[in-house]
Amino acid sequence: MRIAELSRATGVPVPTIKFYLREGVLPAGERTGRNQARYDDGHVRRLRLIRAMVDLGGLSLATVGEIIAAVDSPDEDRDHLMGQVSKSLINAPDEVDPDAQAEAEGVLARLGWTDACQHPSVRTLAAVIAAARDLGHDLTPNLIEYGHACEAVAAADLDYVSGMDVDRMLESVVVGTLLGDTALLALRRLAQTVESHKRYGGTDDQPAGDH
Amino acid sequence: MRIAELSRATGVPVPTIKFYLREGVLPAGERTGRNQARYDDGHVRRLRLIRAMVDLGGLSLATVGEIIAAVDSPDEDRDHLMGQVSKSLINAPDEVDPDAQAEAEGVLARLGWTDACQHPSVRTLAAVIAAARDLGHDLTPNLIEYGHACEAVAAADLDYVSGMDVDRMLESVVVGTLLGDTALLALRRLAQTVESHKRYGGTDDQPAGDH
DNA sequence: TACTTTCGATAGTTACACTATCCACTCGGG
DNA sequence: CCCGAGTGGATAGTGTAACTATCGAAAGTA
Repeated sequence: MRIAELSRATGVPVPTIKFYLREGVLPAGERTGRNQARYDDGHVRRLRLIRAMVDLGGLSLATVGEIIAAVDSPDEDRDHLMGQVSKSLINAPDEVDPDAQAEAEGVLARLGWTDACQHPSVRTLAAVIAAARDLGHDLTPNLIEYGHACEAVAAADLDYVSGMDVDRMLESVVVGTLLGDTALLALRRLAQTVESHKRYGGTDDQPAGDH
Repeated sequence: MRIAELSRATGVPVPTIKFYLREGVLPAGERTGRNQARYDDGHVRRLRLIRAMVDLGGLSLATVGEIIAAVDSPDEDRDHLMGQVSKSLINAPDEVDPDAQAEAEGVLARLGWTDACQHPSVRTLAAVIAAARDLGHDLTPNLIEYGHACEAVAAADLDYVSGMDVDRMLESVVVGTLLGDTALLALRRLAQTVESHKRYGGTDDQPAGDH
């Protein structure tokens, strides 16, 4: 297919597709002449993936590029790719308050996650703890609760990609992580609403507080 | 305190504080003269809250402004504020594919969350389902699992703000929702790592795939 | 009084994600 | 073979967001 058809199939304007080609997030088509190229289903899928990452995941094109590069490198195994995606998606700070870091590691210890202390997400957790502390809050008990909930989430995530052939798995990790994040937060909001109604007996969208 | 001290106490540069004042996300100080104003602890807290929202939550200043306005309006009760924060934080699309919307509502039905169908997050969920479908994936079984996990998360969230006086609760909802989101995603990454090591026996940060 | 700080206004900067315009070339129907 | 629409590649421009810099008059501080 030519670029106009690729545009039609995905809803992405032609100039934007050209821009993505320039930026390298979309691979070039197969050249058929000095100024002609052909695109295929792979380009359609890739373009949809890019739009999902940008629109739903809120990622920058630079981040998208990193992930694309990880997906395209042929020798990566599941864990390495998953790690790459994690790092690209979490935006972990370079350094954090040592006290908060220690408290984050304490949370991991109480969860029994001793082999995760090197992960960059621990710094994100520490940054959260530090920010909460500066604001006069203590979220630690909640974090333990969250951690237990995430064990079930992670089990579902791993089930989803297990027994999948490699080509499909690579994309699944990205889709599962990225769309999963968005879905998880949406479900948290919904669960809060439901739980709030359950506790405070709201029958409308404007229920009363405690009474 | 004067603006320089406010800057020192929070680490935010003076020109940025002025910018926030101009944008209205930080309330003006108490005027003491034609070109003098005094700031207090409330400004320090507010400024920290803004930075937490921007840096950790990745929110735009426009979104921060909406949330600030909700927090500052005196007559809001817990549920209304929580709803406001939810709406500001979820970035729900205005319209989604009807099939996906129906599937999202089906997920809610299977979770027993029948009173949450009006929430904007349902559209986000539908957008995720639609994007996954276009990419050839079916995340629905995972979403059910995520939903059950979120019930525990939401219970912890509601516990956290219950029995809190109103002034403190307003900020707690923001902090709990926003920092909670960040923490939840970080913990998901960590749980994935732990679960992966458990299943595939990784002893390093580069464990083997299935064998 | 001399020096620093502040307020408020205006303008400039940087980064990002497109978007528009050219131009030379080529495909595809007549 | 011709011609108009489409194409690849290059360059430049647009709009938004979040700061950042500078300035002048006034106020605090030594």
